[in-house]
Formats: sequence, C-alpha cells, structure tokens
Amino acid sequence: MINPLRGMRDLIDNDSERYSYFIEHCSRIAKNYGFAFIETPILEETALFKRSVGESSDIVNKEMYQFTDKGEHDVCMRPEGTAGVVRAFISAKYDKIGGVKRFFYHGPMFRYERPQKGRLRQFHQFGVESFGEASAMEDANVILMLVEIFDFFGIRTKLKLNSLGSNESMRVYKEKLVNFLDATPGFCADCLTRKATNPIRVLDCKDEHCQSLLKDAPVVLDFLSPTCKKDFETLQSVLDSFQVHYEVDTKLVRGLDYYNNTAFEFISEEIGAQSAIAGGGRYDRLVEFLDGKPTAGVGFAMGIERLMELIVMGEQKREGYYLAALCEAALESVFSLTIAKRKKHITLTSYQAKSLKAHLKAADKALVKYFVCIGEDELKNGTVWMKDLETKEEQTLLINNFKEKN
RNA sequence: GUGAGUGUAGCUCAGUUGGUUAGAGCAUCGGGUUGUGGUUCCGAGGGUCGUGGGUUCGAGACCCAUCAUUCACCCCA
Repeated sequence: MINPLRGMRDLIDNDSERYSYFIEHCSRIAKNYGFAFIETPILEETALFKRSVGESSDIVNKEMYQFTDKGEHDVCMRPEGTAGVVRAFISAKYDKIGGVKRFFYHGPMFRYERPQKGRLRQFHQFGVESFGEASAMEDANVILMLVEIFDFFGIRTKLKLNSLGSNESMRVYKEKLVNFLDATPGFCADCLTRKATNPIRVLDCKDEHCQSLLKDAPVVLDFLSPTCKKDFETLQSVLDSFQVHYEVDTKLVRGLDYYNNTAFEFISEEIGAQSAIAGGGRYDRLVEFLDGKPTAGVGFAMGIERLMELIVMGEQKREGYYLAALCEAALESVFSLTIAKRKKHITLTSYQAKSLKAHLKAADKALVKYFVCIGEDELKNGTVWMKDLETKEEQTLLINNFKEKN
C-alpha cells in the first residue's frame, strides 16, 4: 500500500466539506472588501523566495522544497503566498500603471518541516495582498476583514499588534538591541545564534529566563519616526472605534524579512503549540526588492488547517431525492426518472432492485429528504410512491406529476 | 535537525507474570415471513498483531533495527 508522504494529507469527507465551506465564505467576504481572486503557480524560481522571504529566514534556509528541473532551472515549491502574488503583480506591470490593486488567493504551500499538531509539509493558506495603498487605514481594513471572518466562523482569537518601523529605524534598533545583548550575559544558546543571524528573533524566545532578561531591552516602538508613529496611532484608533480588542506586543516580530511598520498576528489558544492562525503586515519595500517600482503593500495569510480545527459545521440538513426500484422490471424507468430529476435536484439511485426496507435504509443514510420508489403496483398504475423522510408524509402520485414536481 | 510517546479489524481500543484456533464496541453487509428508514433483535464478512531480525520449547507481549505516526523544541500559518 502506498501512503501519502510525510506531512501531507488528503482532503476527504468531512475535511473537504469544511475546506470548501471555509474558502466559500472567506472569498465572499474578501470580495466585499474589494479583493479579486488571483491564482499564481505553485512552482517558482527559487530566487523569488530568496529575495522576498529573505535568506536569513528558516523558511528559505532549510524548509524549501527546492530542486533542479529537467531544464536545469533552480525551482522551488512556494513556501508562502505573498512572494508569488507580488511577482504576478509586477509581471502584469501593475507597478508601472499605478493605482490600487487588491487580490485574494488560497491554495497549498510547502515547507519541509517536521510535522506536528497544526503543522504540515503541505498546508493551505488563504491570504490577501493589497498594493498601492499606503494609508494605515488599509492596514486597519485587512485586520477588520480578518475579524469579520473569525466572527462569521465563531472562532475566538487574540490579536497582537506591533510596528516594526521603517528600514532605517529598524537598522538603528537592531544595533541597539545587539549592544544590549552583548552587554547582558545569560541568554540561551539559541538566542546567541539568533543575535548573529536575526537579532530581533531573540525577542520572542520562549525561554522564561531570556524573557526576564529582556525586560530592560530597547523597545522597537521608541525608534519609530514621527510618521510611522502616527500611522501606528491611526491604526489603533480605527481598531478602537470598531471595538476590536488587541494587545500591543513590542516583542512581536515576524519570521519573514519583508515586513515594515505594521505587523500583526491572530492567536488561538485552542489548537496546541502552533497557535498562530493568521499573520500579516505591511511590506512597502517588497515590490522594489523584486524589481518593481516602489509600491506600498499590506496583506495577511491564514493557516487553513489550523482554522479548520476550530470550525464547527452545522448539522447537515436533508436534501434531494433517492429513487429506487423494488423489482427488476422497474429499474429502467427509475433510472430515466433519476436522470430527469438531476436537472434540478441532487438525486441518488441504486442500480439494484431491493426490498423497500433496504432502499429506505440507504436513502436515510444518504441524508436525502425524499424517498421515491417504483414496485409492481406502481408499475401497473403508472405512479410512484413517495415518502418525506423528515415529516414521514407519504403520497402516491402519477409519474408525470412527479416529473414536473419541483 | 533534536527529544519523548505510540503502532493489534475500516474506526476506538482490550489482550493478565511470554502458553492452544487473537477479542469487544462502533461501522459495513445480510436477515427478523405481507412493500416502511433513522432507536431494536439475530447473523456474517473482515487481522502476515507496522516491517525485518533476535531471545525462547513457545512472542501480539521481551531485545535490537527500521518505517510510520503523535506531541514538543526549532520555526511558522
């Protein structure tokens, strides 16, 4: 028997239903917010991710499904969605045209990691990217959209918010932080390596001792320029006005290099250690990184598998017909009735003549609303016998009347 | 990449200190005399006990290896 690869799962039965339910309503909400569907290739040039996600990130360093294809191209299965959408934005020359463009996407992402609860090698994200709108109102806009999505699905979340500032202020901040780390002994081994590779990652170390040492560390927000500071205040006041609860967490840093200013993360406490269910922020320099004209950008991505654990589906209601033959002679007309009924309704049938009881059992299990059968009596009279499996009402009607019935 | 736990029927699991033909519940299928489902009663099918080696008169139980899986670290959605 061939099993799926490690960390890869089939979307089947209950899961596939929840998946399409999730996509359906996220798409609807995204469209209402002015976003249009985009689908980009799963396979891209490796350079795209190296330049956008960043060489210092673990995603690029050790988690990419990277290989050389038959044409000797260095390619990679996308580990996240933003890079591809930005590339598509530039490929379509929208950076040159200017104006505002908003996209939403969903689909599989690939990271070669050790699987655990809420973490797969092939997983799915739903995300949005907004281009050309520099106002902090747009940051608020995408956050409000997430809030609406979580409200719709009845998912309880916590929102964490931070501002990373501009490129320059971040550079100054990192310097100060490294100075602080150098002057403070006692950080764990992981933190010491982070200090060299990506010092701001020290801030979200889970080690309690490290966290206590960080009490006196410099804080990003203190380094913001007046405009960045004002933008962050605007964002907060909009969220306040919509009664969106959030916590400013100056230790929130994102693992991807392209973020500036607003960074945010939605957390759930009900799904294990991998608690981030959505994350995003502003990336005003990313289009430029990928050879486009400087264009403001902001977006987010949600981890669909993590969210699916939190979605409770309502009870399935009965729907459609089950047509059955009680004797061999009725099989033909049952089948042609079935085909006719399918023009308008979900219609199931069985190709075998069986006892009424056996058919009723099957119809019941299939959760149809109406059971319809033809046996010897009906055949003789040109009728069908119909039972509503919810109300238990029964009736006999002429075949033609049944055909025309809605 | 690191650490710990778990692999017995489609699913959830029993299986005594190693001892005959490996069990239950659920699910599936069939039946309970006349053409009535979800709740009942009876019956049936379904297992190379993850795989490979070893210890033993004898292994589902013990040992080693291997694979898979789960959880956590790392990291992230």
